[in-house]
Amino acid sequence: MSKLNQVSCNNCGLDNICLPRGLTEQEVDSISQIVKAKKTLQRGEFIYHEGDNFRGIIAIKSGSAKLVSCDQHGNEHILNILLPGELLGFDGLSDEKHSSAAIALETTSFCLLPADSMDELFHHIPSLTRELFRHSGEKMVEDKNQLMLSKRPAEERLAYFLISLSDRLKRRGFSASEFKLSLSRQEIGNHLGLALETVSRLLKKFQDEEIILVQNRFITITNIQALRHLLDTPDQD
Amino acid sequence: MSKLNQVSCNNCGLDNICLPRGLTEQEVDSISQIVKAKKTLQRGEFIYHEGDNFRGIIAIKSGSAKLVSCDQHGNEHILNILLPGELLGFDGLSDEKHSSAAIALETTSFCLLPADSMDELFHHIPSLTRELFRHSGEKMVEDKNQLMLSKRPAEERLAYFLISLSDRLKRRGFSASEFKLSLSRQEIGNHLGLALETVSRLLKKFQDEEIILVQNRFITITNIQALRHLLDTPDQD
DNA sequence: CGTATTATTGACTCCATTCAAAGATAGTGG
DNA sequence: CCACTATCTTTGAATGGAGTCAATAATACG
Repeated sequence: MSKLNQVSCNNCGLDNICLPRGLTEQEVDSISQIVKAKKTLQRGEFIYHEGDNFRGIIAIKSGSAKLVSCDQHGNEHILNILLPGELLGFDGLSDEKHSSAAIALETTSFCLLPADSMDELFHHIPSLTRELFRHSGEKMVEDKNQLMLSKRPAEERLAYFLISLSDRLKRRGFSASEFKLSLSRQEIGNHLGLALETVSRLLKKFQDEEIILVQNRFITITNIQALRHLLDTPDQD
Repeated sequence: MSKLNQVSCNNCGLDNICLPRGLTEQEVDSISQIVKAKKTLQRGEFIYHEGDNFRGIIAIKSGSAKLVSCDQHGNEHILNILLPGELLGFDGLSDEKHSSAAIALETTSFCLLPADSMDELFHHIPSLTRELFRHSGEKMVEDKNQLMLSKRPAEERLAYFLISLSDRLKRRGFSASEFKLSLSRQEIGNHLGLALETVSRLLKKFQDEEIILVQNRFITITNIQALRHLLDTPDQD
């Protein structure tokens, strides 16, 4: 292992964002020594494939990725989008095999907390265990929201998608109001369970309502309140 | 703590089904000493409420339960159904608060692995940690399937629902072909994102096609192959 | 036995998909 | 630098699957 590959969770810009939150400096050091150096991939390259052996928990350092899984009909589903500072790989925890693929959406670098060191880490840093469970639980809450969303009309799904991206980017220090989608309309539609035409029409609609500004894949949110309002208006029964 | 409340994971009929899978006898003993006695609830009673403090991981010993969460519009969503031997409570792992409620669907008894003993258990039984992560991962795989399913037509959703129940009941030693739904058409519809009328019509349709037999809430699967076939037929593109 | 809840069934409506065609954008090589 | 192609996006019109509304039927319950 060359020093070039060495990465430290201490001096990483994502400090306090991915794993180390709430751990002592000493504990973060132990993790730093175990976390594998970051790798960089280009758009379309696989972080792991469906069926791959679980190699550990992965943290996105820069770029973004999508989690993709095939159903029994052979259709691909984009389950999730991962942004900088976010963790993935939990889909391999249950049976040591990944049940979905992770694919870079743009030039993307990431770190790895190797699976074979996890048992030992759990032993030495009990609080890390809780921390990982916490992340695991957060993923489940996200899945829960996604699931509830899937029963809602198209407009809300897209609104939620944009707000979610905005919130998560903000948390990582990026602009909450301006960002580039690294997904095509096709991919957004796939993720939200909508036809690509519907995505296109709705983006247009939001723009006409002066909620957002669309320039190709660049989105500017001009009225986040209006966008949020779409999500908490009671249904008329 | 009276002896009446004492429960042992060793002599429990669910042995090797809920937590203990893959642990040594000694380790199971340690868990037995910590797992809190089972409680029994009647239909409609809450195992925990949305927003409750996380008290630990719960195992259903008998009966069944539903996980329910409210969205921002105030609509309830049935996220999941829990059968005997299955674990719940993972939705409280992330921030110590449950993000959904667990409600008994019939007379139901359950055990509790208390949260405050978890850190110590993790320390003493590292393999338990992996075991819990494994369960956690399984829940995520289920959520993933549910999410992919939500993009599929009504017929498939109901077919999957019936097959899932059948498979899970079989795994716990119950009949895979005959069972009683402890859910109303309304609840099934809510869970699957369908109108209750659609559920009713589809159950009728499956019965007309001689795939199942419906007598009120009792279901008999007469042609499980035909049911499974609905899930793995490629879409005609 | 009567009442309340739950389930079935039919008719109509609507949201989102599908089909289709034109327009925009990005990438490539001459 | 521009033409050329492939890919992606927009927009319109028609279709359809599932929802809603409404009325009746069956079941559970006190």
